[in-house]
Amino acid sequence: MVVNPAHRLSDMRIATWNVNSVKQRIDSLTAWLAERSPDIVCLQETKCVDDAFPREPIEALGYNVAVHGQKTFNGVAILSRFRFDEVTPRLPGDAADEHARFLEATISTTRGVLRVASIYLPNGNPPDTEKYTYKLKWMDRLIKYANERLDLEEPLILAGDYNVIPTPRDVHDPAAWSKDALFLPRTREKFRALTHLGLTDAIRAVSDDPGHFTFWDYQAGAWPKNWGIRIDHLLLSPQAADRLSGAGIDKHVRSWERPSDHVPVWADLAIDPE
DNA sequence: ATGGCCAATATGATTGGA
Repeated sequence: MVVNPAHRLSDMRIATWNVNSVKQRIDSLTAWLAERSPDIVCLQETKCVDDAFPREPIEALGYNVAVHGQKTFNGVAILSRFRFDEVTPRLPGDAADEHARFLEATISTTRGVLRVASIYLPNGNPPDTEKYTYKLKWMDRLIKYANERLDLEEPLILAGDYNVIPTPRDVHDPAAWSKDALFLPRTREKFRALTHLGLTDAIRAVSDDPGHFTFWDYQAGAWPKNWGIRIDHLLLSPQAADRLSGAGIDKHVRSWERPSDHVPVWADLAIDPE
């Protein structure tokens, strides 16, 4: 899906992609970076410690790399053609939470300042366990964080794998997902509480159509059957949404060799040079 | 929704993912 084919040179392109192991996906990642040419990229499920992150092939393409990983699971990163100003790991609100699921960066550019967060929101399945409790608490922390950041009235992008299917239009078969942690009413209610703070879902700002998916399960032939869901989102503060000029989902990447089960999502912001 | 997957781990079975 490409909503704005006329990409302006002055636009800033920001993307998010759950790569499901950055070491397994490094060749696909560099190929996609060359193809889509994003300025800023939020990655999730990097699944490696910081020392093992394959920085060199990414830096060779002109990106700065900020990482917050851990052994085996989770892990987030931000790639940027612009220099990082501040880089801060961990979502506030629970000092005991050791999961590497959040990384915030501020980026000073000749076009202004942007604040970006790479988010890997907990899956929460099965819903009758502490995993779902953790998900809901994590969402409460994210709402509090977003509320505080929105007070700054800056261009802010919260990009990542939210593990939330916002509406029935975002899933091939709503009934099949009705008892899943990604689509339960309490999950969707908390996501609405987040967006209702004043955040704009970039894809929904450019299209109301059903069938815009970002994830297809590896199992049961979900990809060839197009049994997908939309769970990777770019949420924009008003100051960022005012400048939204286009957004899209790089669905074709799912058909590449040894793909991630998620595909990249991107948005263009018309931020003019100073 | 599931017959069918994928990634990491001192691995050959288990856990987590969605």
